[in-house]
Formats: sequence, C-alpha cells, structure tokens
Amino acid sequence: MRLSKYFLVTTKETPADAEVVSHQLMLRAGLIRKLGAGLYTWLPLGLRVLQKVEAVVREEMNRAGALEVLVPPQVPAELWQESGRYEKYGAELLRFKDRHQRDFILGPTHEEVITDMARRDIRSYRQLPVNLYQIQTKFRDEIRPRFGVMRAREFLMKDAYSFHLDEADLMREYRNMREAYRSIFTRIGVDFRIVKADSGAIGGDRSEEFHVLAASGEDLLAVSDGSGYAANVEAAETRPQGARGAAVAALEKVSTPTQKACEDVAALLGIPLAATLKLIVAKGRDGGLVALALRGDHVLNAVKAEKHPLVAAPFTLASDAEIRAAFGSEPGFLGPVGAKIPLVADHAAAALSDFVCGANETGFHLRGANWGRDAAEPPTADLRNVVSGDPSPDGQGKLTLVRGIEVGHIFQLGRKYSEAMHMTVLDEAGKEIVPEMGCYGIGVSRIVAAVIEQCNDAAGIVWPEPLAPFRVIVCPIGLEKSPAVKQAAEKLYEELAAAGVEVLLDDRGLRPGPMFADADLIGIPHRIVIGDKGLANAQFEYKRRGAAEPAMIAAMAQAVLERIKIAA
RNA sequence: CGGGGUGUAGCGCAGUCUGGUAGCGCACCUGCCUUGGGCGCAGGUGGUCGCAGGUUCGAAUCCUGUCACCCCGACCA
Repeated sequence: MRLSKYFLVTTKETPADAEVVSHQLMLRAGLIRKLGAGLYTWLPLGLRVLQKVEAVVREEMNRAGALEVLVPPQVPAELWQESGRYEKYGAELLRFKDRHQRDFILGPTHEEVITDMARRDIRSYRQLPVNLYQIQTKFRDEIRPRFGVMRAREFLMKDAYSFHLDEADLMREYRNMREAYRSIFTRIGVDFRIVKADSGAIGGDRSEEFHVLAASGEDLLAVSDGSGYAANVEAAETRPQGARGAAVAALEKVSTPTQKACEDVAALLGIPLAATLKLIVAKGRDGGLVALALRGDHVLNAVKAEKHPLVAAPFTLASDAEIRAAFGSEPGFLGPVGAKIPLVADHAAAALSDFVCGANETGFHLRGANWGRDAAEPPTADLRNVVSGDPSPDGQGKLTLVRGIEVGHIFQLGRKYSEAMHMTVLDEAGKEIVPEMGCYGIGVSRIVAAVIEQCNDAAGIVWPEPLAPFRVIVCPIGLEKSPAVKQAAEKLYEELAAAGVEVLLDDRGLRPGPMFADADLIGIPHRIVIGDKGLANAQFEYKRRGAAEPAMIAAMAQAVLERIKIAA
C-alpha cells in the first residue's frame, strides 16, 4: 500500500478526553474515531488490526473443532423472557420496539438464540457434542463506557456455545476451549493469565477468565507466588490463618463521639487498623437482617457474601433505618457484643482477640472485646476480598495482587439455559435428557486495546508481529529529489509486495522527521530507510520497531526478507 | 443513577470574572525553499462560540432551561 493513497490520519497531540494510553494511541495513530460515547468507527488501519485478531481467533476455533455460525443481533424479546433474563439482565440490555410494537433486544450475548436453534435442530445424541461460535458485534447499554474500545457500547465478540450429553463431555470441551484460548493469546503475543472467576450474569457453575496483564486494567487479580493459583479478586479465596490469641484485656467502653469508620477509631486509640472489627449489615435470606463481621482493614466481597445461606441474593445492604431499629445505634458504632441479629464472621475477623468494635451505642466503641467471652462464638465464612500477602488457598505461597484486562471468559453453564428453554435430546436408550452446555467468549475489539496497553513506548504502538496492520514500512529520504532513492524504493516495494509481504511505501514526500514519527506511532514492526548515503554503498537501513539502533543491510529485497523472517 | 467537570475551527487551547468587530498553536490548501527524527518564508481555507429561550442599544461573555461529552463509584468481553 502506498501511503499517498491511504487514509492515514495521525496527530501529534493527544486528544484531551482519552485517559488510557491505548485509547490515546488508537486515536493518534488513526485506528479509530469516536462517533458518540462508547461508539467508535474503525478506520482502515485499525480495521486491519481488528481483522488480524479475528483471523487468529477464527483459525484456532476452527482448529479446535468449533463450527462458525452467524445469528441475528436483533432478538425477539420472548426468547429472553423465556430464560428469565429479559427482567434480570437489567438496564444494560438494549431494548426496542418495532413498528408493530413488538419487543426486541439487541443481543449482548446469545445463549438464548443458540439454545433456541439447538433445541429445534438437535434431537439425537448422535448430533452431540457440538460447539457453535460466531464473531459478531454485541450491544450493551454500558453504565459508563470508557477507555475507547476497551469498554464500548458496541464491541466485536467471539462467542461460542457447546452442547453435551453429559458433564464429563462438557468438561472435556471446556478443557479443549481452555487450550484453544491459550493458543490464541499466545499467538497474539501478549502476557496473559488464566484466573478463576465469578460467573456473573451469564450464570453457571464454573468459569475462568483470561486476562492481559496491564497496570491500567480494570480488574484486580490475586496470583500466588508459590503455585499456579490465580483468581479474580471477586472469586479469590484464602485460607484461615493463625490461631486466635488468648483473651487478655478486660472489656472497656471508650468514647468515640465522631469516629464512625474503623480508620478513625484506630487513629484515635492509636492501634493498628487490623485490630479493629466492623459489622456490615445486609438483608438476610429469611427476610430479616444478618450482620457480617470483618476485620477493620478488610473489604467485604459481596459475591462471596451472597453465596452464604444466611445472606439474601442479590446482596443488599440494610438501610440506616433498619440498622437503627435492629441495633438501637447509629451505623458506625456496631459490634457483635449484644447484637440481636444473626451474625457471620469472616475467618480473619473470627481470629481476632482483644479487638476494638462498636458498642452498639451511638458515640461509643468497645476495646478488649473477645469472641466466646463477650460475644457468642460466631459461625465463620470467607466473606472478604483477599489482600496482598494472604496465603494461597492451596497452601502454597502467598497471594499478590496485579491488574488485568479481561479479554476472554469460559463457562461451564451446566443445564441453566437448556433447562429453562426446555431443550431435550434422546439418548442411546431413547430417553429424553437435558444437555449440558458451555459457553466461551473473547472480546475481539478489546484485545486490540489491551495489546496496545502492553505493547507501546514513548513513540507510539509497538505491534506484536501477528497483529501489525503492515509488516514493513519503506521510508525513502529525499524522494522528490533523488531519482536513485525513488527508483530503489519503488523497486523494493514492488518486490516485497510480490513476495506476499504486507508492505507500506511512504511516498508522501515528507521530511524524515514526520515520516519516522508516523512509522513509529503506527507501530510497523520493520522499517527500511532508503537514502542516497546508504545507496552509495548499496545498502538499506533496517530497524526493528522498538530496537535501539538500526543496522545496515544489502540493498536487495532478499536481504529484507531474510531480516523479517528472522525477526518474525 | 449519584458526585465532580467541560462544551469556542479537524486537534490542543485562550478569550467568559469586568458584555462592545472571535483569537493563538498544530493540522489543511497554494507558491517558493528544504530533505537522516515532527524544517523555513509568504499567502490562504475553515467557527451562527453545544442548543433553545431571556436580559440588553449590543451576548462566546449575564440569567433560565436543555443536550452532549469527560472523570470518580456499583457492571462486564
């Protein structure tokens, strides 16, 4: 491609509203343009990258035995009502009516549509297992779109759905997809981790996420330094650590007139935050309230809490009025001593002795409180987010927290959708059974942003070879002035193109400064500079994007081909 | 949705407090010049100042309303 004929619009200045580096670079390099909040046009250069990602995903899915389909993004509401998600999915679901006032949605994911298709056409165990996937635009009315294509209202997703006779076969395909995903992200060339995850709105039994590691990631991951354990903090577990110390101190009431938060109480009393205990009051499954006890320095994990049999799902905090009625105290002064509602303690909170907690009396806390002596021995559970330094749940090593961008998610759905939508097949014995399902998603457009987050420097994007929109850029110096340079550049360009290399020729006649700046910004992996100086010695200059120094090579297409072969 | 902020040329911004002929840099166009890291000179295109209403002789500027966008919190590929 000749740059003089290409739609390349780069900018030196960073758009004011782009926060993260990938968004800034995608705008500056002319990959995308914004249409509205969370809506982006892919320009020619960006689309090439998107299609590269798509191609890798498609190849690996096909290789893994999945079959590509394409379903309509517009879905009649009835299907979603049948699964119960029309109500449950909430405001994020884009809904509309057609001219006949029929309700439709724009698909944010397609379990219902695929299951509907499958229940009509899959009647026999002979047709199982099957794994159907598509690569298609998904629609979500995001609460807050941000970071460019990282969190958009429309995004390109690969979604796959598998159907199985039994759980064992679902497990087999789940592992198969896990390996396919591993191949995809390895080929793309990013540093990624597979982590245990919460299933969220998709539902189901077991799931894992694939994360690209990046400081700007929206997710926190807990990774063990002594084993392969890794989990999203939403789902990360830890094990109870250390035995409770002896109760030594006497129970004593202290005045804390304005100190509501544990931080303030700890500061007032001059004690570590970890020696305080707080209560969080939530709605209980029986319709009443339940108190959750946590160490002052820990944070409640609502996903874990709502799985506890005493806690209502979805997790809902009690109102201030409900708290006053149950405790006779303002929120901020609650404690387990004398509490009259059921109480569950996090393992770490239950391991405290001589701790400080609210006195259930506005303006007062207790110090020297102890379980068993001052408050009943509580049932314990894992209720909190893990913190850096917690022991890994497998007993090997400690957890550290890192940030990641979720680019893939695989689920064992079980029978959630097949049951709700009455899908059955006949097994070998002629008996009707409900198939097991799995589903597997990849955020194709998000990958582009995630890769840039990981692969950039001060000059711009540094594409991994497999995603680069073009592999080689030819930069002639003094194009208009030197017939020798012009001729050599044209010849090299033609020869590389003939050899099947995706090559850009910068024939815009720019001075070297802006020409090099653009080449760096758009991140082309291999740059060939042709100038009179080099040609005098029959040499081109070769520079790998990101390399410190250029090298001189023979002024022949063959020499270039050898270079890029070695580098690839 | 709650909290904070911004809307002036394609991009980055000044001007708004204190009303009086709409500006700067970059980009873009023309010509000359220049060619190894975002040259130089000269000339030029482009904005009903987010939108609507109001106050005023006069509004980018003051008032009211409205819309859009961005940032911080609960969601997810």
